[in-house]
Amino acid sequence: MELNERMKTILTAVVHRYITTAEPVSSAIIAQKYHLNLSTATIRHEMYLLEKNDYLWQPHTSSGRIPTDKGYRFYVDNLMVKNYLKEKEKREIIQIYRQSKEFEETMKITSQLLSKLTNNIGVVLAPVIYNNVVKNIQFISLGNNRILTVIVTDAGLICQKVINVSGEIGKDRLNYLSNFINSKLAEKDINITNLNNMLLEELEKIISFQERFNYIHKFLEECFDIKYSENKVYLDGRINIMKHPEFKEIDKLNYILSLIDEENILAATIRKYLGFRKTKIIIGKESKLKEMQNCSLVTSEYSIKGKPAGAIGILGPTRMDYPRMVSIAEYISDKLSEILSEF
Amino acid sequence: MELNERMKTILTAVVHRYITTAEPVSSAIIAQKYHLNLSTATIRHEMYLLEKNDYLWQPHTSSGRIPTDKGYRFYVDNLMVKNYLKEKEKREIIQIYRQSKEFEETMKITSQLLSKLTNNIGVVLAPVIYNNVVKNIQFISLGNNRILTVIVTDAGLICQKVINVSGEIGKDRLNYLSNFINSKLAEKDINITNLNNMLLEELEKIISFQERFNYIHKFLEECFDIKYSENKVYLDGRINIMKHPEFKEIDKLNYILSLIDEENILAATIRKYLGFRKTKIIIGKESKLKEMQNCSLVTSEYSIKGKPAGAIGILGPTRMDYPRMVSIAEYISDKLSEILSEF
DNA sequence: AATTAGCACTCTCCTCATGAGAGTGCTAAA
DNA sequence: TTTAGCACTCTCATGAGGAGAGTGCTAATT
Repeated sequence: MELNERMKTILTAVVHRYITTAEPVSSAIIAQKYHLNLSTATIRHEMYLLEKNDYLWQPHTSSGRIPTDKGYRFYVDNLMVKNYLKEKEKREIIQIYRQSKEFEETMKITSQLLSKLTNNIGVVLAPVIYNNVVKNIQFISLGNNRILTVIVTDAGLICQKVINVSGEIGKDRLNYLSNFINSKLAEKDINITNLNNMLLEELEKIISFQERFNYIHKFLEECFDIKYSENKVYLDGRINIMKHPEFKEIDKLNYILSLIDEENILAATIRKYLGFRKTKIIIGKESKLKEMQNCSLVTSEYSIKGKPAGAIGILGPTRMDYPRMVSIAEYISDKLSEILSEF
Repeated sequence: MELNERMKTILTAVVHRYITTAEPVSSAIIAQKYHLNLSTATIRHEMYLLEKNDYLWQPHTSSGRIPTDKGYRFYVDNLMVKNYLKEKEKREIIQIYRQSKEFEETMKITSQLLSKLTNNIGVVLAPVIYNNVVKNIQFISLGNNRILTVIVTDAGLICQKVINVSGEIGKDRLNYLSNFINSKLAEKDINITNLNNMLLEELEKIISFQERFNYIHKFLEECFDIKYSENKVYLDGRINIMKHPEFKEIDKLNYILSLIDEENILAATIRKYLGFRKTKIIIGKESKLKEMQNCSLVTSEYSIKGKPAGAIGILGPTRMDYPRMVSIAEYISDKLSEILSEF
C-alpha cells in the first residue's frame, strides 16, 4: 500500500514525538502539537491504517502508537530531513581532534566523540591494512629464534607480528634482509597481498647467490600470514545505554550488553554492511541478530588517501534521532579520513 | 569485640550459604544445613551479636542475615580455607594458553580465562615497560618529517611511537643511528628510564665527530617521552554481571557498568593496591569508590623474568566465592608469568 | 549460666478489588 | 470526507487482606 501525504505527515509526527518522549504517541498529542488541522478522530483513523500496514504498533489496545522497524525504515528512507551540525559543534570536534597526533589516540578520540555527541555507543573499526602500499619492513631479532616483523604502510599504519624461525638468524643477516626488501619496496608500489609473491620471486635470485638464505622462503610465508581481516574495535560510552528508558527492562539490556561484550559481533555486523553507500542505517531486526533487535546502528565509512579503510558506527536504541546520528556519523568519518590521510 | 569460635563458625556458615543462594540466611537454615548441634534460638542470638558488631545485617527486621563488607573481610582474612584448582582445570588452562604464541593474544586469552572460570569480569593490566631492559631500537621513516620508533625490551614487549622531527632525515642516517644505539645496547643492560641519559652522554661523542647529527638530541628526548604509566587494559565477560541477582536492580547495575565503561578507573584501582602482597582482595566500600560499593575485586600480580610487570583481576559482586577466586587469580597469574617470561 | 521451646510480633510478598485516567474504535451526524 | 460523541478497553496506582518467613523476647529447662 502506498502511503498518502497525510499518512506520511502523521508517521513523521509520530516518529518525532516518540523519539523525544519515549512514550506511545496518541492521536490527541499529534493534533495538539503538530497543527495538522485535523481532528483526533481523523488522525486516529490514519493511525489505524498505518498500524494495519505495519508502520506503527500499540503496546496494548488502548494506548498510543509506537513506530515499528518498518515505520522507522520508511521514515529514514523517505521522510527524514538532513540535519547539519552547527558550526560551533564542528569547531569543537576539530578542536578535540587537534589534541591527538597519534594513530591509537585518534581512534580512541573518535569513539569518544561519537558517544559523547550522540549519547549512544561509539564504535570505530580500525583501518584494514591489506590494500595499503607497503612502505617499509623491519626485522628485529628477539632472540630464541623469534623475530619481530614491523610493516609500515603508506597510510602510516603499523602492523607487527612475531614470527618463529627454525634457527637463529644473526642481526647482520636480518639487516641485510630488511635493507634488501626496503630497496625493492622503494622501487614500486606494492601492497601486502602481492608483496609475498614479489618477495618470493626476488628471493629466488638471492638464494641462488647465497645458499645460506634458503630458509627465508618459509619464514616470509609465516610472516605474511597475519589475519588482516580482524581489525581492531574501539568502543566508548557503554554506560550511555542506561540513559535510555527502553533499557530499563533487564531483558532488553541483556541483549545489548552481550553485543557490547562481544566486540567481534558488533564489528562483524558493521563489516557485513560495508560498501555500496558511505553511510548506512540498520534498524532493529533488519540485522537478523537477536541481540540487535531493539537497537539501531548507523555506520559511516572512512578512507585514507581516498582508499576505503574502515568504518565508524553509532549504536543505540531504535528510538534514536536518525537525522542527527547520520550527520554526526558523516561529519566524523570525513574528519577522520582527513586526519588519517595526513598521518 | 573478639569473636568466639562459635560466632566464627556461624559467620562462616552464613557467608557460605549466602554465596551459594544469594538469599538472606535464616537461623533455621544454619541449624538445618550446617549441623552445629545448636537450636535456632541460640544461633539467632549469636547472629544478633554478629549484627550488633557489624559483621551481618538484615534487609528488614524479620528477614535472614547477609554478610557486611566487614563480615566478608573477616571471613577472607581469618576464616576462609584455600581452595586449590583441580588438576583437570589446571590442564585445561594450560591447554588454552598453548594456543597462543603472541603477546596481544595472550593478554586476551588471560582475560577470557578469568571471566569464563569465574563467571565474573576478567581484567588484565598489560605489563609496564619502564623497568625492562631495552634490547633493540629501530627508527623507520614515515615521510613528512615523521619517524616511527620501535623499542623492544628483553621481556619481548614492544613499544612504538611516532615522533616528529624538524627536518627530513634520510634512511641512511636513521639506519646509522639505529645501528649505533643497538651496538651500545648490546654492550650492557640498560632500561628505558636511564636509556635517555646514556644516549645523550654517548651522543656527545658523535656530535663532536659529526656535526650533522646535532639535531638528534632533541629528537631522542621526544622519543622517550612515552607515557609508560598508562598500561593497556583487557576486559572480558562484561555480560557476566547480568547473571548475578544483585544486579537485577537497575541502580546497582548502573554503578558497575560505569566501572566497566571507564576501563581507566578500574585499572587505576588495581594499580593503587599493587605491591606488598601478590594477591589482594578489595571488598565493596573498602575501595572508597562509589562505583565499586557492591563489588569486590580480587587481584594478583604477575611478573616477567622475576620482575613485577602487571596484574590481573576478577571483578564481581561482593557475594563471590572468595577461596575459588583467589586460587584462580593466583594460578592464572603464575601461568601468565611463566608464559611471558618465555617470550 | 547456658541453652532452648514457645510465641507474639514484624515485615514482605502475593493477590484481588477498586477507581481514575488515557486512549482507542465505532457510529451517526455534519 | 470529516468530526463529535461515547462506550469500551487496558494500564496503573492504591489499599486491604492473608499467608509465610523469620525474628526478638521470655520463661522454662538442662
